[in-house]
Amino acid sequence: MEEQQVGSLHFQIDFSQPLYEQILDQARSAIAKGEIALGEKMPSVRELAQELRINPNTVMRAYQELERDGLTEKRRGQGTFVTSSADNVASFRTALAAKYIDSFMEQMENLGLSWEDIEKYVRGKKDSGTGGDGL
Amino acid sequence: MEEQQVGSLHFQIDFSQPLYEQILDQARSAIAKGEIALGEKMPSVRELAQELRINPNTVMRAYQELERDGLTEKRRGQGTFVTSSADNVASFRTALAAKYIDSFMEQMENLGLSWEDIEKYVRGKKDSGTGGDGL
DNA sequence: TTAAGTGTATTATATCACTTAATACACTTA
DNA sequence: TAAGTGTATTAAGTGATATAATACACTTAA
Repeated sequence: MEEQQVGSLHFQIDFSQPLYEQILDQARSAIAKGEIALGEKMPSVRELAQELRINPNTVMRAYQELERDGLTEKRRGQGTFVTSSADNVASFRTALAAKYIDSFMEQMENLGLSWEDIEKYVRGKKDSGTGGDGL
Repeated sequence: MEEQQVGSLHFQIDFSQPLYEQILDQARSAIAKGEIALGEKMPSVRELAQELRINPNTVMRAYQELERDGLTEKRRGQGTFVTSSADNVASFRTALAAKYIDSFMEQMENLGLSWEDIEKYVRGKKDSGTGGDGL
């Protein structure tokens, strides 16, 4: 329910998931969608922690994963910056998407649903209320 | 890595997720796909615990959720049985699938991927190696 | 040089989810 | 009566998560 704008970044934090995961996911999303530009400075660890009213260590954990993802670069004494490599962002996006899709397809398989079933449901939602049977 | 057949049920247990969740997911899947028939007796709490070499309390937790799902019925002194209501199974399946799909679509949205992007990727995997660019 | 702002590391503590263990009780069936 | 059911309780241990307090190395600007 907590809604916060910090610099170019927007966060919605709740208690449904670990805090560092929510920060990670939402920062990833902002970078992948270009809501924060290539090369742009991220909020500092301390600043983000203060704004979100959480511990700096928790922010650090998310930031370190962002760097492992190749989405940010850190410059000691200066701060954390979004990577200036569009390739990094693109390849991260495709890799994570592939992972999500594969995992999702396995879930559907476990429920005995085919790709056609899924398509039908999604199209039903897009044309909201035009008579999609919904699975 | 642990692979176990217990009655009509098949389990693969590892340590990537809580044990009770894995039992729950795999039992749900077996019921949804009809691998265990309507009305059929499930392994007893103690038996399943012994076969999987885990604590009965952990099995209990999964079994209680199965009952809340409407997928099983318990008869004191007799055991746990798959529901005999095909409607229960069907409605559970659609409800859970809808939940998974909505959650998945949100993930894709967060990565800035459209439904067409997803379709392209999935079709590429189905025609394995016929030149799908993959996102 | 100094001060303020960076990322980073360490140690300690607390809480919670998950799991195990041991035991006991109520019920059903043979 | 005995064995097999689901169920409940209490206790304990482990690991992930999060906080707190400090300290250090580096960069930049005053």
